[in-house]
Amino acid sequence: MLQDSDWRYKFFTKRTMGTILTNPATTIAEKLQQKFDSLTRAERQLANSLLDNYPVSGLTSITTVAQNADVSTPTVARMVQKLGFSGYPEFQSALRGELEARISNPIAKHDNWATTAPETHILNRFADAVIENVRQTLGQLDPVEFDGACTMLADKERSVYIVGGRITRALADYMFTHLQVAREKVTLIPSNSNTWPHYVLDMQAGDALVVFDVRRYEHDILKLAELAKERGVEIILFTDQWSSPVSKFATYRFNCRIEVPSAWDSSTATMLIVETMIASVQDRTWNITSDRMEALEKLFDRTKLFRKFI
Amino acid sequence: MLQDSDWRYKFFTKRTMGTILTNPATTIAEKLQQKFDSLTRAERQLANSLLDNYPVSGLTSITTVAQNADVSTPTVARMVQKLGFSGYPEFQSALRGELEARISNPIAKHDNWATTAPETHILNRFADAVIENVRQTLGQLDPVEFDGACTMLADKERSVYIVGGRITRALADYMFTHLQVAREKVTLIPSNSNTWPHYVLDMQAGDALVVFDVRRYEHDILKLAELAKERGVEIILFTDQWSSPVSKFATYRFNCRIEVPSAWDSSTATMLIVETMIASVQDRTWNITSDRMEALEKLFDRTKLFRKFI
DNA sequence: TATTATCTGTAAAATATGTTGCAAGACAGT
DNA sequence: ACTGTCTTGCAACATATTTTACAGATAATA
Repeated sequence: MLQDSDWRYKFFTKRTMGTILTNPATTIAEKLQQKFDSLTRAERQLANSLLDNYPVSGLTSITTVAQNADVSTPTVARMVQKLGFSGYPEFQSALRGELEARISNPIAKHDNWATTAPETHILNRFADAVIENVRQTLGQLDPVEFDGACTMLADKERSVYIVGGRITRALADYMFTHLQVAREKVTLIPSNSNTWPHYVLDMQAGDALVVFDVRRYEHDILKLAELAKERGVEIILFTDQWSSPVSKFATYRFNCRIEVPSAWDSSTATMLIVETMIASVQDRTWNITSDRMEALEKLFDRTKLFRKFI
Repeated sequence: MLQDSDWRYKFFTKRTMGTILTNPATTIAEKLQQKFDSLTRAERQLANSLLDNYPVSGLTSITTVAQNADVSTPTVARMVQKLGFSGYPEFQSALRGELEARISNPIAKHDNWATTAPETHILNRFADAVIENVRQTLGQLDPVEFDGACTMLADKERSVYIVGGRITRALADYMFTHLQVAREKVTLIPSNSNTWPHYVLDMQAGDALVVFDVRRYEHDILKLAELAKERGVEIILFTDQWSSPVSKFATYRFNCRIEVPSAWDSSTATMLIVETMIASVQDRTWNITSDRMEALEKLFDRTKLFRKFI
């Protein structure tokens, strides 16, 4: 029966626990608790002080830490060495590392996106970068501003104009296509800036102008924004983290992160914000939008442009 | 003496800043975002670096912070003073204070994308859906196929044609704009299908046709794909999870998830794949692409289309 | 284009921080 | 009580950090 081997069981258990407890102390807090028994009086005082409000309390200078724990500075220096760090700076750096891991979004350290591809495959590296862009963009985005812009775009009294630059033209086009379904009085300003004055001519005070401008910021777009602003047009700006100069004319500004491992910039995070904004506008104008969608369906049927498959 | 006007200057400065500050900046992150416009180039760089991995990145020495942001140490010292702190140590102490509040707060709000918006805000719901789309899309994507398509698009012997539908036209446009920089012989087929036969006429066996087709699948695009296929053109298809009928002519097919909480479909996941593909193609054609980019820069300079700000 | 104002990095000074040697103090075992 | 060992803080030293002064660079303006 088990009785006989019982002592062995306990023995091995102890051994096992011993190895667990001596080796893989992942966090400094664990290390402190583990070594607590072997610590001296002053060191225990210090350890308690550190664990209290961990890990922030350890992020001040060694002097301050010592004062908070009511021990001398050398005691701190000696104890962190006991913990296996070369010195206080290294200890602190480890603390920061822990904190970072704890703070950062769990999505960010998703295993692999393309599960059958290696971690270093561009699919995974690119996806990582884009998700990080999304995280940062949304983290910095003010929901009140966002809602404000949506309300403005949902206001059927205002005409809406949309303009993009060399790269962002595609985003402008995309937004236009969807907003056009949601409401009337939406105009896509073409990329040829020669014709822009004609569009400005039609703009009324209170109209909305959606501007896409990321680096390299385009001079003509700045001029257009200025002219529009002078006519009392409200400007909604989509730009990058460095902010287009159009900012100074903008009522609402959205900074989207665009950095990816490539020679140019990513529009995916911006696209996400644009899509969310379209969705939100459609929600607000739903009584109108649903009618328009239905009418659109009928038009499609009559032009036979689309056919239902499957 | 300057003293008199100095006082006024400060007073008005304060007033002006006061209006900006009406929504009180509680955190340093908010302060940074609020003051972003009044910051200089190096300071913006620094602000971005600080917001990146906020607030942990600000808990190192001023030297390290400067290095991470690629600015000089004094720039950091000056900016924290601009933010209203007496010096770097005070700034850091404020950061620690925030962190403490955030850490000790039992409500972990790291789950939300837009941290200041409620979970049910469309920003969070939409982001959740899109990230899930990305996850699923990449999970199902075959890296070998992906690499195959990239190699094909990087082959400078082949001409590349790109075509999109009503909604996906923007994606086609986007891909075209970038591929055109990377290599020659890239053509965007316009959305008006009347002109399509002319394009088919030019297609040679071995050329590549990138087709975007998501629901509602478009009849004309299917026809175009069929004609192209008959001429020996290789087709790369971007479609949704239900697959466009173009599949049967396609050499490579990429199914992208498109479902979001709205009346229409999201293109963000598709955009991500497209961008990754462009990045990969550029990698493969880098010796050519870098030359083209340089030439393009020079052309920009000569046309004065873009101006460098700040 | 020249001029002015502003920005930004280098370098050095001022200050704070971290480390180590040393002696006084605490404590356990004889 | 004595002895030896271990612990602890003081103080000096070495090092790193923060600040300040200055000059070159850059952008804005006329």
